[in-house]
Amino acid sequence: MKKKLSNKIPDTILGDNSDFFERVYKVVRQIPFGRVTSYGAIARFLGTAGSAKMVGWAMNRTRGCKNFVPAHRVVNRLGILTGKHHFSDENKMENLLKSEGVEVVNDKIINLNKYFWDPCKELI
DNA sequence: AAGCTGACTATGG
DNA sequence: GCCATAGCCAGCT
Repeated sequence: MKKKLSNKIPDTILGDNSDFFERVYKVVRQIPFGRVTSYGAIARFLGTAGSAKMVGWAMNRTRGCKNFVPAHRVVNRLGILTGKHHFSDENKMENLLKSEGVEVVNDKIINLNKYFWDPCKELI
């Protein structure tokens, strides 16, 4: 059995767990190709507006998880790729976004409004 | 059990 | 528009 990232989240995490993180992942997986959202938007959608940081923390936990979570589509409210450092390669996040047609310059998404996907509005 | 931390945000100077 | 501060909440030590 592979080592789990924490003592709390089992390998089956994204399946039958009702943790805060699990809800985050569920939302993040809904982000369409070529669209992005922010930590705060996800937190707000989950009803815990103040725990935007936890959303980012949750992304951290997705590393090594077998379930794919498009963490690269989650940026901060300004469209800055604040989480790039947490990827295997620093440029991975930017490259992934670019490969999805998102304009990224200087670690920042241009025309964020054009790509922004708000779960509160789109995920009814 | 208590305190620290963080891939955030809002606000004020 | 940039820097400092404070609030936030859940996981981690």
